[in-house]
Amino acid sequence: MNPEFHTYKNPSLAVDLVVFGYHRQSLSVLLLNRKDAPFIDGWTLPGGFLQMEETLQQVCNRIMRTKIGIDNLYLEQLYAFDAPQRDPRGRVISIAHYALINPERFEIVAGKMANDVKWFPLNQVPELGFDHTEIFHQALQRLKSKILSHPVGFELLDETFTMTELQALYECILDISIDRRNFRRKILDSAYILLTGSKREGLKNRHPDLYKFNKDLKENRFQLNISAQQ
Amino acid sequence: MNPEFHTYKNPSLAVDLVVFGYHRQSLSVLLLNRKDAPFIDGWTLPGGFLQMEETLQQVCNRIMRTKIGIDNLYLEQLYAFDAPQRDPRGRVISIAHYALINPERFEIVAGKMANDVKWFPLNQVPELGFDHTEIFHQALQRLKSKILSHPVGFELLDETFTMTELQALYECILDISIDRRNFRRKILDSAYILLTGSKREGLKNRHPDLYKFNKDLKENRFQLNISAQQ
DNA sequence: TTACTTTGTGTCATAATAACGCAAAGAAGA
DNA sequence: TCTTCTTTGCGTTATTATGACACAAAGTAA
Repeated sequence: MNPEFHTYKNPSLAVDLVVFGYHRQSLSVLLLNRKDAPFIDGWTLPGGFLQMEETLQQVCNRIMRTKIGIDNLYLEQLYAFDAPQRDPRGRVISIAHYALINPERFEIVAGKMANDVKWFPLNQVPELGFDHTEIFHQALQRLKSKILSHPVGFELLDETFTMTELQALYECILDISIDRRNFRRKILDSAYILLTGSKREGLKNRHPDLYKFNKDLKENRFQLNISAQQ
Repeated sequence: MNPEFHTYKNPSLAVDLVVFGYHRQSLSVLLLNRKDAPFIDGWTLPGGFLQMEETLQQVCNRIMRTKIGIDNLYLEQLYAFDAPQRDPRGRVISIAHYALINPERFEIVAGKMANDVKWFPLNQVPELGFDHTEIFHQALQRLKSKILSHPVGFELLDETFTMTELQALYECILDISIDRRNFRRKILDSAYILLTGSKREGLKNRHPDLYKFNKDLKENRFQLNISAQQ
């Protein structure tokens, strides 16, 4: 067996979570107010250490459950942050993830480690402890580019939703305004391809299920290919 | 101080490297033949454990230097692989990276941990140890999507290169064929925007520096927006 | 010189996108 | 109910991006 393996002393491994919530036409992030040092009373992203037998997904879910009281959400790995001084307590590598939820479906509660848990609208996010400001910005960036090619936004809406609601979400995340009619065409074209397998010929041509935008459609994730107009 | 921090026992942290090299119009990956268990005599990606005071970049460079004898390359973080059983020796999380080099510029040598180091053309890559086959495929996928929007390919070419050489590289990485004249237009349009800040009007309109494709142009990374034709 | 390959430049047809018109359906107030 | 205002659905048109392809000039090899 490889001797390198046993003598090895390694940095700690943690995850941090950027939880996005969409509520009343505005996008927010979930932040914790810390009870302990470092950054006592400062705002940070929820996070925690990886236990021996956990997967990254499992840690993320554990943190959400114990610290915030929600579970089972859309989750994507973002990036590993490794700056040597990022945590004043010692060397910690953090593998950041971002998550999307609909705040109305959950009652958030401050876990025992936090004074407070709060949703902050994106333009009112304070300076964060550790390197969490950078993590937050990168997560937002990733979400923006992701939503342009994949329909991740559905996690943030209700079970069923209208075209207008979907558009509002896109405009909010991308921070642009989109022509209502062009957006509609994009979605219908994409959904048509998903549902029938072929391209939509002529605008009137549509699939009976197309206007429901219900659970079925949400579970079949389709390529949106919305392009950012400016 | 947070008691959670001190009592914490964590998985090991490693990096694995997918090193792409482009040589004689064909793309290859660098693989090691293992001297030690597990997977004795099997092929794997080069990798290593993260030391206490290293950044991820530094580990990657150390591995390249000691195991293969090359250094200082284009490096990008790919993904953290966390399957509990991915390493038979114990729990190891690996943060995979991929790198691009021009093999002609380096003499690769097997370090003391390996029987052999070899370039494998992409279509001749054997089954790899650990979960490295999956890592390799994901790295290739990422490289493909990256090259469509960013000019990463320059790292794989010589100091100066022709439009034809650049196109060959793109065709090779993306595994498609591209019309020579359309490719040229794309590159010239993008480069024009980079050099002048405005859009090219009319095909003849070009910038005096445009034909050099030299160091200057390489350092100013520009958006290519090549789209994959079938 | 000739034949052949490579490179530079352009055109044209098609597809994707942005911008916008208009009418029907619903909501709100008198 | 009638009017006004807003929302929603469906379309057209102009512009831009893309894919396919023609041709000539420059270079290379005999």
